[in-house]
Amino acid sequence: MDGEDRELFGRHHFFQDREEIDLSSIFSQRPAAAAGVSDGGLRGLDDVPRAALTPFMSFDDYSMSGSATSDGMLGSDFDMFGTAEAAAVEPVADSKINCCNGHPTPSTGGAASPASPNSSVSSSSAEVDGEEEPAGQCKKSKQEEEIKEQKQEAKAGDEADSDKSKKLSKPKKKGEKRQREPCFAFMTKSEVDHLEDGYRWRKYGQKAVKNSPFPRSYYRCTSQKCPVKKRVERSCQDPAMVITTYEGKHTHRSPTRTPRGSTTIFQLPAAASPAPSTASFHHHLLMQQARVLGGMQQPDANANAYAIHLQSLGSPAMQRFQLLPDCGLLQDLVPNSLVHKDQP
DNA sequence: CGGATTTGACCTGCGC
DNA sequence: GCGCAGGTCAAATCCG
Repeated sequence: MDGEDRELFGRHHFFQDREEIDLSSIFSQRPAAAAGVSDGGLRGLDDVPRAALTPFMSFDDYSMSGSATSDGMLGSDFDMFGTAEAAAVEPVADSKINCCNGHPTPSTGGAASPASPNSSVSSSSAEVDGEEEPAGQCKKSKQEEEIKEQKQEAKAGDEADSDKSKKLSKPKKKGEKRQREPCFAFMTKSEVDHLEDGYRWRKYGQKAVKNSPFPRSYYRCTSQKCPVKKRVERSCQDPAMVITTYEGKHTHRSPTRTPRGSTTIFQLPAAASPAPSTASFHHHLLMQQARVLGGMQQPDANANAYAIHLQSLGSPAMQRFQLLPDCGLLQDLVPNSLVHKDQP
């Protein structure tokens, strides 16, 4: 792999001077590089193994699993800007995140290249439709979400209760497993824990994580009635890596502006229908990706061409991937060759 | 002053 | 049943 490859695969220096990083682009980099963009040209994107594109599939799965608002979710949650040096994003199976003992293992694919965590890019969605979800955490999340809904219902239906009883009551029926919303986790190389993604988040908790020196932070979307939450923690194996787990779907279409004037990084076109298509989202997302690949200021020819090509991938072709079973594991999504691309 | 963050307490689920 | 760990709540505090 040559130097350019490294850059495109998100070497630290590749992003460090950028103020804004598009997470969507980062997600896309692995397949992009696999497609040969990284070595200076659009080397046969069509030859990209389908598996290499499955990170997109993950997005699709995620978005398609949601309601009409899913585009909004993706459009921003996976559009990451920031102060962050999002040099690398490793979406990982949520259930595999557990630091130190569950750091994305080679078997989970995303971290199939542990030798180069800083530059590897991987992604996976974990459990989208509730079928055969990979493991505990997502299922757990769903269950908790269900509980929460039940709590809210109970609260709405019994306002006479004291606040204490509201909080402490057990709405869950015995033996009834609470469920969580679909969740999506990824790893990002970043100096800041909380990556700007266009939505407004309120931190509602922080917990020390067992076997990890780094705490885990809990954020909720500040939009009213929006159930989306995210957890942010650092990998104890590689403190430079931030593990972000999104849970739930935004119930509002447009990302809100961040309180301190940061830019809305992804905004669906005003003309978008109430339920903009996933393909539309992909188009936007991929264009942003291409922008990053080609340089934010001056997209070069490669990036432009790449964008065009990605567009082609991003609509009907991409839709096909949604139909693929969500294995949720990176090794199934990204060939090892990709994982190792950025290694010297 | 309003919104965001911090932080300790509390709850839940799970394994033993 | 108990203890542990993860997740959530909400009062206190901070900050623009």
